[in-house]
Amino acid sequence: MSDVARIAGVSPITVSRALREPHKVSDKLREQILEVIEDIGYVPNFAARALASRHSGTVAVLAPILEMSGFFHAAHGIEDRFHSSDVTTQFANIGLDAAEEAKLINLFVAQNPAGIILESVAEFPVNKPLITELGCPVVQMMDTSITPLDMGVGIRNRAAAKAAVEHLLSKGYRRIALLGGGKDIRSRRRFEGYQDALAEAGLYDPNYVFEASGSSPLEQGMKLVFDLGKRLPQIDAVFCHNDRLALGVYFGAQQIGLKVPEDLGICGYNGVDFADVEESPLTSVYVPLYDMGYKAAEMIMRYLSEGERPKKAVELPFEIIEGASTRR
Amino acid sequence: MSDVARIAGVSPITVSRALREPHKVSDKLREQILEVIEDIGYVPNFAARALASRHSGTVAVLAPILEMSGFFHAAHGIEDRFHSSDVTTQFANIGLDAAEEAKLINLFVAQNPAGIILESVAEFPVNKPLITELGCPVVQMMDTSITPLDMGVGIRNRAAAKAAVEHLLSKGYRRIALLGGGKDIRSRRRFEGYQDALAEAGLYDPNYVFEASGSSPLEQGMKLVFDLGKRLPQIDAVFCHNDRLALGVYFGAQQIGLKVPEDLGICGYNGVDFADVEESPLTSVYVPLYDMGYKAAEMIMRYLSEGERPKKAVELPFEIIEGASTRR
DNA sequence: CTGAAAGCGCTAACAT
DNA sequence: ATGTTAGCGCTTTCAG
Repeated sequence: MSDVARIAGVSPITVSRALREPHKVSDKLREQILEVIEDIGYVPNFAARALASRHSGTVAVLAPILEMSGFFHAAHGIEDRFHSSDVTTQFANIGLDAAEEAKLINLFVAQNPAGIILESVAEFPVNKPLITELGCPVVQMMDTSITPLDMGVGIRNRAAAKAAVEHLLSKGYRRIALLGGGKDIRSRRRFEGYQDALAEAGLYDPNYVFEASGSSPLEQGMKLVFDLGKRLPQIDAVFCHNDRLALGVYFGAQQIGLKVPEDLGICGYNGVDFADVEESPLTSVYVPLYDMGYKAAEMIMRYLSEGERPKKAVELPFEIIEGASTRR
Repeated sequence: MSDVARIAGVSPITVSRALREPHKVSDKLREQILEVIEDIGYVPNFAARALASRHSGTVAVLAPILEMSGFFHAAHGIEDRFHSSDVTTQFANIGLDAAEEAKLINLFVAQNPAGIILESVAEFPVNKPLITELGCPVVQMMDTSITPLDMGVGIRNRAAAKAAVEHLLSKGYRRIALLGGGKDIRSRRRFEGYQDALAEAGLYDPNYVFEASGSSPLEQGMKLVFDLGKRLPQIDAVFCHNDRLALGVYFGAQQIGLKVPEDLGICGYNGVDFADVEESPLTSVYVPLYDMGYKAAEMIMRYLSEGERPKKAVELPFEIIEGASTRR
């Protein structure tokens, strides 16, 4: 930076300002400086900037990135909102371990992020004190049934799951299995919604509840159908916790010659891949993940620029999208 | 850090060492210091550390993360290798735009990363000078037909695609369409492989080559089948550039009542999701993405610890996994 | 609108 | 094995 300053014939601080607060530098000087920067290929050192300014200008996104969940769509929303603003995003993967999560949050907090977007699996984060003591805005992408530590955006998974199962019921399915996963809050809410719908119809039976575990979701879905060979006559639909499980169920059914949707109805969850396909092959609960990400980023920006902080979690709508897998 | 030092009754540099080079501090002192750190919840400031040490200790992973490609598997490999080492990884999304890619690389390079792992789409990176001038190790995950800027790991997409099409030929399919995507090197190599196999069999026909574009891969795959309604009798198999396209083709076929694999054979690419499923529903070219990531990370570590730098790109094996979609 | 001085929190290099 | 000194590259604060 001092090189730039010397060549442009100004002081370093003016270069600094030309970069961060252009309006505080005269047009002439600014252009001159920018030209030199371009010429010599100067790039600011973020570490020095962060150290001097006491904030990193980075929004940390902590999410189960590597889980192949619908997170990508949320990530796209986040990136789109931040694009061409001056905050950068940094993604970090959190697993399913609350302790690891706390550690990671701790790490990021120490770097003075401009904000944190957290798609936490942990229901009662170990990190609550950490975050509440924190100055920066924190947005949780979550189930709106819980109270966010700071700000939150999400859907009501319980209601969504209930609606999905009610859709199956409306199609005449009666013995509806649940293929669930995870013990996190969202999974539990989905289970509750499933239970709600079936209990109301007087059809709830705990024997129909299956926990997916291990290996790939696709394989789990397939295995469920195989293992259920004997029981299958009694089961006529499966509500899956995500679309990949549903896909597995679909292929499993194909393989043992079970007709979808006639013999077996299948409903997935998230639905983002098929959402804009005209004739979706798979019925699914469409969750506005992109919007959730966009909104989360929006909330960070709002707080940063205007100090506004909605006190309640923002609830986004969900939608049941009927596809070929239940259209009978 | 000076607080910690004061309370522990040592100098700051000793605290610094206790953290980074434990063996250089006596056991007694180290324990004492660690205890104080725990007590007061001290967390090091990475910006200061990076500034003082002139390196960030972070490996930047630049890849089309948001493209829903097989990148996750590679990311897992990377994380697994770096896990419990002292380097942290930072993921950044690069799009399909070479100029943007150059900008991003520029940005990261300025932060003195410990290394860079690059899954570049650009064939002749704008950033070549940038990287070659760079001190840190750079690993490209790539097609091994091109020469890496520094180090490289990948597969031969041309050979893999050829093998896949030969598999289709061996199954008696004769009018094999290509559903491709992208103009990047890997896509082009796959096209060449497709061409190789069919040309050898005297069956190559450019009319069978289709470019997927826009919207979601699943939808593109489905649309291909619909649009081909008239031509379909002439086409008896589709080789797809990735598994999602293949899935779309599969569902499209289902919807118009075309039998897979009898009437239409389908082969995908990447195959990671189905690879460990006993009875895979989809024939696919299995690409060892996890291993590629792991190996890339390994190469970075090796260079960092021992200065070793293989001069040639490391080639990993691929495998054609036969699934139900071509088993006839 | 521009600049001078001071210092962000840590580590490299050089002592001891 | 531990400490001292200097300074990483930038931004804050205060002056003009």
